Order: sequence, then structure tokens, then C-alpha cells
Amino acid sequence: MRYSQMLLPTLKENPSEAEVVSHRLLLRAGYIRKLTSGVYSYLPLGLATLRRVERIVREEMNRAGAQEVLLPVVQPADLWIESGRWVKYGPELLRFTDRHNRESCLGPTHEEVITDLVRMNVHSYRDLPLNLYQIQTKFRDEIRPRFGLMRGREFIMKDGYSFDEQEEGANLTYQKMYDAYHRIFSRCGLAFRAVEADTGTIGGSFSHEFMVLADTGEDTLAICRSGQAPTDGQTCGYAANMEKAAGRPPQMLASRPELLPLTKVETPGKRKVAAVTEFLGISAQELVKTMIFLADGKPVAVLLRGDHEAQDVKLKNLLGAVDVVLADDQQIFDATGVPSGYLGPVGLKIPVVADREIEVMTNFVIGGGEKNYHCRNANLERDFSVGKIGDIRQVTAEDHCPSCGGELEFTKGIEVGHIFKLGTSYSEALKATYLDSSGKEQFFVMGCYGIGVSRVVAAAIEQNHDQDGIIFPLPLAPFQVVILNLSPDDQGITGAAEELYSTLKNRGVDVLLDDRDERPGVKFKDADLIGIPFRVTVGKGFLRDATVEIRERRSGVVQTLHPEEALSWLLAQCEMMSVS
RNA sequence: CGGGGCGUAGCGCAGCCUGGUUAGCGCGCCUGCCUUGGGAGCAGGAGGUCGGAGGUUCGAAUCCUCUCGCCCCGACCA
Repeated sequence: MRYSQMLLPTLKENPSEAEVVSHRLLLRAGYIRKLTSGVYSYLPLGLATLRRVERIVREEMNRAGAQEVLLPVVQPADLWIESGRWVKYGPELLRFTDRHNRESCLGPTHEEVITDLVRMNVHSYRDLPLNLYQIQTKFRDEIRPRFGLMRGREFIMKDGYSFDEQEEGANLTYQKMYDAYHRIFSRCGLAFRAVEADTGTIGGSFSHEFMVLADTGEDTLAICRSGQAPTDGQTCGYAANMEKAAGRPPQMLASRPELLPLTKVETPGKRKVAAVTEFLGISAQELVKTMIFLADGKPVAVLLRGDHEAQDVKLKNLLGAVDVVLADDQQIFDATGVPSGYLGPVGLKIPVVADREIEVMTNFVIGGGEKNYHCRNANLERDFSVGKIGDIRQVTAEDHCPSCGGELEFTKGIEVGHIFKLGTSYSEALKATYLDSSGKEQFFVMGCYGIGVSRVVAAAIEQNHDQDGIIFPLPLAPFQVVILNLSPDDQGITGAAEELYSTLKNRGVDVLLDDRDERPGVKFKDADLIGIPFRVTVGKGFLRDATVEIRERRSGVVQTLHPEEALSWLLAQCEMMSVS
């Protein structure tokens, strides 16, 4: 491709609307343009990168035995009513009526459609397992689209769905997809990590998220420091997102201290954990705080050790609630009759749940249940009881890996893939069944597997950039090589640039020739900005001693070579990529 | 939806508080000259419903009301 003929509008300045680096660079480098909030057009460069990701995804999905289909964007309400999600999905589902007044929606995901397709066409265990996927535009009317391609309303997703007999089959398919995802993100040239994830409202037994590691990521991951396994010296490999990550369960002390009598103490004006502990001369580990949450609107008291933080999703799961929010001061008083800051579990009339750490504590401090008072030497069971106990807190750096006891470290990541074992929830809702070998009707055991294809592009940039622009990994770059003709007026230089260009092109390399009538500085800046891995400069060095320059975008390493040498070096680099 | 901010030329901004001539600046764009290894220089030029509607006023980018759009922080997600 010739730069002079390409729609590639680069920007010198940062667009004011873009805050995060991938968004900024995608706009500046002429990859995308916004049409409206959360909806973007892909320009040639953006599309080329998208296609690279898609191609890798296709190859690996096919290799793993999945078949590609293409499902409708517009879906009838009936199906969604049948699955129950017409009501459950909420305003994120963009609904409309057609001219016949039929209710419809834009597909935010395709469990309904695929399940319908399969129930109509697959009836026998002989046709199983079946694994179908598509790469397609999704629309979710997000509450708040942001960060450019990172969270658009319209985005491109690979979604796959598997249908198996029984659990074992489904587990096998899940493992295949897990492996395929590893191959996909490795081939993309990204640093990533698979983490255990919460299964969310979909339920199901397990789920993994694939996270591209980047400091700018929105999610936090807890990862076991490798090589810390105490016994066998193997890398442990434990990794989970914060919604799921757990520490080791607390250990009951071998000799439990004597239980001291509960005593009320005056703590005037001391409401915060820090103030109370300082006033009483204790550590936060010796205090149990009582927080009030509204679970689906109903107040619940939640007990946590003073230095711990609640984890909403874990709490949600323990309570079986759809939604939990922290109550405000007024709601706290309404629910308990006690002003916030002095709340304790004794004598509460609302349900009480506790973090499992509370179980091993003795003689701790709690709120006194009235203004300006706390109690010392409180003890679970003796002084109060709780409804449910479980892990409902955020893990901290002090926690240890639940599988090997090693240290946990925290990293930021961007979720680019998510795989779920769905079980039979959709097949039951939509009555999708097959006959097993004994002629008995069975529900399909399903799994679903998503990859945010357009988000991968954004995540790749978040992970790979510098002050000058994008640094795409070779497998994702829209062009592998950019040739700068620094003197389009000079016949010798132009001849050499053109020859390199056509030879590379004929050899299957995706190459961009900057043949514009621009000053060298402009070409250098643009080449850096758009992030092409290899830059070949044909300029005065060619006139001097018939050499060209190859510069690697990432390392900045420059080699001065004769064109034939440059050619074979570049071919070798690009060859290596297509083999992987 | 709650909280914060912004809409003035393709992009980035000033002007608004304290109304008053043809509404400015930088970048980009067009023409010419010149220049050619890290976003050059000079000269000339095109490009604006000041987001929209209503109001106040002799007069509104500027003041008031309503409205639309966009961005950022929270709950959702690939």
C-alpha cells in the first residue's frame, strides 16, 4: 500500500475526548474515528489490525474443532422472553419495534439464538459434541461507554458456544477452549494471564478470564508469585481476579485464649476504625466492624475484621442477592436505630453475616450499639450469632496463596476473554434437548466462550506503546514493514525504495511505502505513531554507499544494510511470525 | 442514574466573569517560493448557524431559561 493513496489521517495533537492511551493513539494514528458515543468507524489501518486478530482467533478456534457460523444481529423478543432475559437483561439490551409492531432487540450476546438453532437442528447424541462460534458486531447499550475501543457500545466479539453430553464432555470442551485461548493470546504476542473468575449471575461451576497485563488495566488480579510452592518447588500458577481471589482460610489458634467478660467502654466521638483503635490502644486486627449493606433493598449487617474490606461480588454470592450496595447513614439508622460508627452485632434485628476471619478471633472490640460506646471482649456465639459465614472480603498483600501458601502479588489487567461453563441453564430455559444412547431425552450441557476482538486491539496498545506512539507486536501490526522514501524526487532513492517495496509485497509481506512529498521528520513521526514494527529508510545513505537503514520500532535498534541484505533480514523476521 | 466538566473553523484552544465594529490564535488544509535524516521557513488564501431553541437588551459567543450532544468519576461487561 502506498501512503499517498491511503486514508490515514494522523493527528499531531491529542484529541480532547481521549483520556486513555489506547484511545488517544488509535485516534491520533488514524485507526478509528468516533461516530457517536461508544460507536466507532474503523479506518483502513484499524480494520487491518482487527483482521489480524480475527484471523488468529479463527485459526485457533478451527484448530480446536469449533465451526464458524454467523448469527443475526436483530433478534425477536420472543426468544428472550422464553429464556427469561427479556425482563432480566435491563436497559443494556437495546429494544425496538419493527413496522409490524413486533418487539425486537439488537443482540448483545447470542445464547438464545444459538440454543434455538441447535434445538431445532440437533437431536441426537451422535451429533455431539458441537462447538460453534462467530465473529460479529455486538451492541450493548452500556450505561457509560468509555475509553474508545475498550468499552464501546458497539464492539466486535468472537463468541462461541458448545453443546455436550453430560458434564465430562463439557469439561473436556472447556479445557480445549482454555487451551485454544492460550494459543490465541500467545500468538497475538501479548503478555496475558488466565485467572479464575466469578461466574456471576449466569451461574455454572467455573469460569476463567483472560487478562492482558497492563498498568492501565481496570481490573486487579491476585497472582501467586511463581516458584514459591513449599514442597515440590513447582510454579503454583494460582491467579484470580479480585472478585474471586481468596487467601488461605484462617487457622484456629491451637490454644484459644480465655474468653473475657464483655464490657462496654465509652468512646466519645470515635467512629472510624482508626480512631477507635487508637483511642483504645488496640490494632485493627482486634476489632470487628459492622457494616450495613442493602441487599436487593433489604438491610443486612456485615461483619469484617477492622483492617479488611468487603468484596461486593463475594458478598452478593453469599447472600444470593442480585445487587448489594453500602447503606448511607440515614439508611443505617433506619435499619438499626444506631448511628453509624457505633454499630455492633449484639441485639441487631436484621440478618447478620460475617467474614470467615471472624471465626478465629477472640475478645475483640465491636460497636456498642449506642452512640459514643464500643464493647471490648466480644466473642462470636457467646455474645451474638450470625446467619451466614463465608469469605466476603478483599484479599490483601498479607494473604497467602490458597493453593500453595506462597505470597500473592497484585497486577492490573484488561479482560479480553472470558470462558464459562454454562451447564444446562439455557438448554433448560429453551427446552433444548437431545436423545442419549438409551433414547432418553437430555438437556445439552453448554459452555460459552467470548473474546473481545476489538478490545484486544485496544489492550495490545495499552500494553505496547511509548511517547512516540503505538508499538504493535508483529502479529497484530497492520503492516509489518514501512518503507520511507525520503527523497521522492531522487531517481536512485525512489528506484531502490520501489524495488524493495514490490519485492516484499510479492513475497507476501504487508508493507507500506511512504511515498508522500513530505519532509523526513514528518515521515519518521508518522511511522513511529502508527506503530509498524520495522521501518526501512531509503535516503542519503543510499546515495553515499548504496545502503538502507532498518530500525526496529520497539528497541530502536538500527542496522545499516545493502538492500538485498535488508530484504532477506526482513523476510526472515516475517517468516518467523507466520510459522508460529 | 448520581456526581464533576466541556460544546467557538478539520484538530487543539483563547475570548464569556465586566454584552458594543469585519470573532481570534496555533496546528492542519489550498496556491506559490524555498527547504529535505526527526512534525522547517516566507508570502498569499479558503474555511465559523460561537451545539440547538426561546428569552432579556438598542445590541448576545458573552446574561437568563429550556434542550441536545460529548468527556471524566461510581454500579455493568468482551
